[in-house]
Amino acid sequence: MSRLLAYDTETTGLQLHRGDKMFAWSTCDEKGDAKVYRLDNQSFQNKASKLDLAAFVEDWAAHKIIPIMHEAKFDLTATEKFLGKRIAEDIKFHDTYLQSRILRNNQSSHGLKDLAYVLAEIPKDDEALVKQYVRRQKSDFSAVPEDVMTKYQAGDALRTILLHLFFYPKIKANLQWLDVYQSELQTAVVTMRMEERGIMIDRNVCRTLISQLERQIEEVLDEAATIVGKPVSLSGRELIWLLYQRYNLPILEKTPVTGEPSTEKEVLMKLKEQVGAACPILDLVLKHRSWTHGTAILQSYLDYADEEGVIHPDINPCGAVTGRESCSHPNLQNVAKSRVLLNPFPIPARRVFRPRPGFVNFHIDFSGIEMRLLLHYCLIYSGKDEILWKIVEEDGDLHYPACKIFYPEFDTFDKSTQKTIRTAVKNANFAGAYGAGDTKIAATAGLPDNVAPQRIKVWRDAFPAFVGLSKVLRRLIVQQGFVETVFGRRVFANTQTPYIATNYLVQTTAAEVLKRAKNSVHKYLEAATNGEARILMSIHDELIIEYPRTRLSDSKHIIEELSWRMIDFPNIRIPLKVDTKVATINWEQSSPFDLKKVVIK
DNA sequence: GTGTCAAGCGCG
DNA sequence: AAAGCGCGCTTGACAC
Repeated sequence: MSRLLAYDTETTGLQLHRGDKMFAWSTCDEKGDAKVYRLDNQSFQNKASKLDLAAFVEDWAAHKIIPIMHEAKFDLTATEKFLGKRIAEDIKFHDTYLQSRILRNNQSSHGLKDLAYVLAEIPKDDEALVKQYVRRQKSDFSAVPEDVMTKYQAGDALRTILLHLFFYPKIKANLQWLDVYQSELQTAVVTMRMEERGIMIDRNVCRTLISQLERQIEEVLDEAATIVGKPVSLSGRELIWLLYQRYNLPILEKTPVTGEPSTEKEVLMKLKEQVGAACPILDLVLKHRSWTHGTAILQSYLDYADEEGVIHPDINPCGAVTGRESCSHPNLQNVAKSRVLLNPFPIPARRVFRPRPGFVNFHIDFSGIEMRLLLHYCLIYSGKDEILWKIVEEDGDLHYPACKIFYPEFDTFDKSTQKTIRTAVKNANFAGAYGAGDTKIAATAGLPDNVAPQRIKVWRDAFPAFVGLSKVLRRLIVQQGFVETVFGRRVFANTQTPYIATNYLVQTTAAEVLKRAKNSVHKYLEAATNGEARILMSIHDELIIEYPRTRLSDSKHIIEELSWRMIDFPNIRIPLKVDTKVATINWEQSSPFDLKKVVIK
């Protein structure tokens, strides 16, 4: 019989891949009996050694003890780093953070102390006390006196076991929720391995790019000074003055909170259209903004990289309300692309990321997954728009019919216009499905006022199920407070904003699909390549996989097997599809990877 | 100096 | 009546 025991680590900070270390741990059993151990200070009463910890962890592997953690990925990483060996794969464990995320996705906080306060009225004052010491000593938790720290540690372990006793029975009561929970636990372990491996940048490329941009920023500022007649910062308050007083441009939009005239990119682009060459300062502002932002981000990549140029990000496998993953330190889910529609001065930041020596990177993404999931849920809730399903069968473009409706002359446009229009219409399609009103749809699709109402009506009539889904889901939110994914996961939304339902449902389902795909791919790669090919990153609908060049002759087979596993979801009543690209030089230059003919230089 | 908020922007 | 959504990071402004 295994014993449940809350387990909480104390560390010098949160950046475990950049030097922070575990210095203590605490436990608490179901009776509330808490114990604390200090690794760093052997003069303390509750001292413990690395051997003690190792022996304790042996009991996990032997399944004598099942540790319960709040954000297990963190505690397990800290413990593994301290012991210098992997343990997560060998143990059973629980995670009260994930339990909370699953049971109430829209809870305002899933922090340990907040939950214990909300659910059990356990006061949070111990945190403030410890923080006082930390602040006074300008140091980390290891500087807090033993007695204070002991109380604090014991408190967290107690909170953790209480949360487990409260949450877990609710999860266990529903087989689908249990399955969702187990999937999340597995994802946490897979994610640990991704963070550990990290992703490599080419620091020389990065530095060169930064200095290039810095030179260009100088030039822009010089040019602006000449035009304006004095040095200007091209940002902040001075920018508002420059645009709306010095140049007296019309105020097209105001910021929502403070009501200042907006200087957003989209507004500047509109102003460009209106005044054109008469105001050369607009382009300078856009360049300046993009490039200063770009250099800052690129510099942060350099700062995060280790001695070998590898970045180990912090990935939260369930960081968003919708169950999506989030990524920080740095955020590798928003690395700028060099070619983006509607961005005149992009930063080619993806050039900086490279495959490790001896590897290529495969990028496998779900194609059109949001659209496909929308159609799946239409089938469940609002019916079947035959036109759209036919396109799915023929593997065509689901946004094409809307292009023809919003722009009847669509077919006669040239290629590049078609591309621009399609992007706009695609966004309008999503906006519409996700509950946007006619005004917003017209603006997104770029329709002039005189034709918009009529064409939007035609669009609504053409896809009754697609357009009608939002209404059904809204009603569900109002009636019961939640909607449910194909996996049985409940997605709660505020009844004041029921229109969020469609977006939440689709985004949550896509997140679950990706995480399950990730688990399955990880397992497969372990077995099929002995862990030589590995997942490096996941970005909402995409997996980045590094693959050893020595195994390239097998790659076609392996990627094909992977692809099948990624789309294997019998409960989803529409076929899913993945596209594969391969990058040999950097993230920017990836080319289609055709499973029929494989040639990699 | 440190922390917080708003604006803005990158990705999906 | 009207309503797309989710993140993290940087800058600039302001308060403590």
